[in-house]
This record gives sequence, C-alpha cells and structure tokens, in this order.
Amino acid sequence: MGIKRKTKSINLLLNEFEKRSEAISTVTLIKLLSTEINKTTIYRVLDKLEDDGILHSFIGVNGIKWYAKCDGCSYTEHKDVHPHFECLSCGKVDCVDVDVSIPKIPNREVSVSTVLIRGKCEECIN
Amino acid sequence: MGIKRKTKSINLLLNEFEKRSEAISTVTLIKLLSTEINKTTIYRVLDKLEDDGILHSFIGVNGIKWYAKCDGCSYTEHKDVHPHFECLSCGKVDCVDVDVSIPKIPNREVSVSTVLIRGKCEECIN
DNA sequence: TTTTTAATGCAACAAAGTTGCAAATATAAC
DNA sequence: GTTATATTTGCAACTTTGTTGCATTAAAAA
Repeated sequence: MGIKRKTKSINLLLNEFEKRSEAISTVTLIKLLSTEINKTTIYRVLDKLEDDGILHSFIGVNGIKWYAKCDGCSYTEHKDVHPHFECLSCGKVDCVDVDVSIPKIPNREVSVSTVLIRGKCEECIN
Repeated sequence: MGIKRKTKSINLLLNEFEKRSEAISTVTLIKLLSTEINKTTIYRVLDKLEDDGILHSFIGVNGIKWYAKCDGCSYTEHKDVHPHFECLSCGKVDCVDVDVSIPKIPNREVSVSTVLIRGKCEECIN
C-alpha cells in the first residue's frame, strides 16, 4: 500500500485525472502543477498512486511516461491490459477499450504486453 | 538516403548487429563502442541506418531506445510491423515474427502500432 | 593530387527522472 | 487540544539519455 495520508499534493494530482478522461504525461503534470507541487513529489505521488492501483502508466513514443486512471484495479491486481492510443495530430493520448490478442509464441512465456497505437483521434480525423 | 560514405563507425556499428540477432539498446552500443566511436556519432549513425531501412528502432519498457536489423525494409518502405519481446529475466530483447492484429477502433484512423511483449525467453523459461 | 562535401569528435547543453537529507505536516496517542 | 511519531515534502545536487554547434578529419569525386 503506497499512500497512507491524504495530502494536498495527492488531491491536486488526482484532481487533474478527474478533470479529463485522457492520459497525462509526467511532463504535462509538472508543467501544470510546478507552482504548487515540487517535481520530485509529483514523481513520487504518481508512483504510489500506481502502486495502489489508482493509476497505471505506460511509455509513449518518445520515451516519456504517461499515466491514466485505472478502471477496476487494486493494490493486488492490475488489469490495465488495454492498448493506448496516441493522436499524431493533437498529441492526445488515451486508453482504448479493445481487445488485442497476443498470439502464443513458441518456447516463450508471455506475462505482460503493451500496445501503443498511433493515428488520428475522433477530433482530428476530419 | 541517409548514409553516403562507408566509414569506420558505420562498419563497427553494423558489425555489432551482424554478431547477434537480438536488438541492441543505444546504451549498450555506447558502452560497447565508446572507446572507438564518440556517442554523438553513434546516435547519428543509428539514425541514418534507420532512415536507410537497415535498422529499425523502438522504445523499451524503461523508455530507452533499441535498434534491430530490418528484414526487407528500404529507404522508402518500412515494414517492421512485428512485435518486440523483452525478457524479464535476462533483459534480452528481440523481434518476434508473429502477427498481432489491431482491431478497428470506432472513429479513429490507425496508422502505426507498436507491440512490446514481456516475459521469459527461450533460455530463461526453465 | 586537389577539391568537395560528408562524417566525426568535442564540449556544452537539455530534458526526464532520481537520491539524500532536513524541514514540514498528517495522523495517532495521550 | 497537545504531543509524539512517522509519512510526506521541498530543495539541491546529481544521473542518464539524448541533442546542438562548430571546427576538424577523412571519404570519394574531379
């Protein structure tokens, strides 16, 4: 269990995820909140929120970390197995609720797989 | 067309990819070759080799860049659409030749997708 | 051999993320 | 409400990955 006390930093961060349904990158969160929270704290709180199954993270195309709200995860079980979609036009990233089945690979044991899809989102498609 | 002259740096780098079939991270290449090639040159050569369709790159779990030999790509057409497999035990990363079909997503236009699978490789499965 | 232009090395920089430690502040105990 | 305890925070300094500008070196063309 990561978080033990409800602090201002935690509330501010959670609030950002309440405001929108999309994923948010650490870089964006630091830009948004740097006047109110130190970046070290931002990294630490995000880490704990992920531990607690409140957020999940993934690496974007350019290697930076993104976080999004978990839906139905807990401290013991992470079931964020959905792909993420990164819009090449507006940069928006979100979770997509489709099933991508990873085929059996001979002589290998698969435990996790991450799928990052890129293209145009609803708003940018026209 | 990226590369225009055959130099020592290019040969040394290509040689590393000839030696093994696995993917190699930039970090590893810098460690391996830093006595012979400057890291700036390593980054620049890798970039050009990718442009020319000789290598392809992808981002690993921890956000660092990996390169692997392309099979059948050219300057004009990159067909490296296979997933990559990262072994959680030994850290080895390679290309896997399986087809992962990304389902149609309503109101979105998919252009590229990257699949990173993690688990245990052939050698580490026991 | 000379000329042209690509490729390299170096140093300095930039961005993302981490660490150690002292100070602050939630919560539990009284 | 106060005090004690332990978590959380901020700060500064650092690490790691990757980039930029520019002068120098070295392929390959003339």
